[in-house]
Amino acid sequence: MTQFRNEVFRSLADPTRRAIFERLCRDGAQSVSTITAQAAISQPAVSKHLRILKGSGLVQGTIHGRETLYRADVAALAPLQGWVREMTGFWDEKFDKLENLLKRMDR
Amino acid sequence: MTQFRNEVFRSLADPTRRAIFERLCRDGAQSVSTITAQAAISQPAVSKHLRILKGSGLVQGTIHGRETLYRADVAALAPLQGWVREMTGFWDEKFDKLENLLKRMDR
DNA sequence: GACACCAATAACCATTCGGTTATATGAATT
DNA sequence: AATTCATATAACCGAATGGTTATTGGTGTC
Repeated sequence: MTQFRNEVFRSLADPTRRAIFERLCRDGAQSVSTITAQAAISQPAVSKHLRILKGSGLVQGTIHGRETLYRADVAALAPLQGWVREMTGFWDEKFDKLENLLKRMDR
Repeated sequence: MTQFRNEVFRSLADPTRRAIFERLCRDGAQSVSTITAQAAISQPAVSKHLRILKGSGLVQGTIHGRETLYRADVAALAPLQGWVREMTGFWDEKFDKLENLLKRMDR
């Protein structure tokens, strides 16, 4: 699970990849050609990005006849969200410690 | 604000940089040499990473005498968190639509 | 004032990355 | 069966990335 975390971060680092993922989130499943039509890059480039997104679990594709439909899997964002919570958690913890210290100084 | 989003994602894509940020979140402000001591890379490499983290607002440094203390700024994670919420929001929205459709079909 | 220490920058290098074009594979269409 | 369409893969290329060592610029210390 924590192994995927790195893949997720890496996948989302590229704006083009984020744009593809966003679109799949917003508009639901789409074929490669449909995605390519709005991406301003070539079809092979899109396929490459999809492969990477798939590798991190952010996207999954199902074959329908001669076209493949890709859909976003928002559950794959969990490691990222978890990490953010962890980081802010550390911060709150420190804040609590400070508060505690101030209380003790008060007495 | 949405300009920083890309920088934040890019910054956090590198595991070394995430590790540095994590440490600063967990243990509070630290000097460059202290960070370097635990990073398994050279001091200039650490300085480079800190520069990038600073560029995305994730970190800020204050000079104390001859050493510079860097601290994490968890508030800079907001764009990231916001984006995640937006994405999951799209998903919920679709779910609502489906629910709505089912309701209408029910009558 | 000479010297050691801390951090930043410069110059360089190997690897990775994001893109391209060309090609292969397989499913629909005719 | 031949052809066209949809996607994936291969081979390649320039730019960006993450690291290194060497050096510089300040700030304490002796």
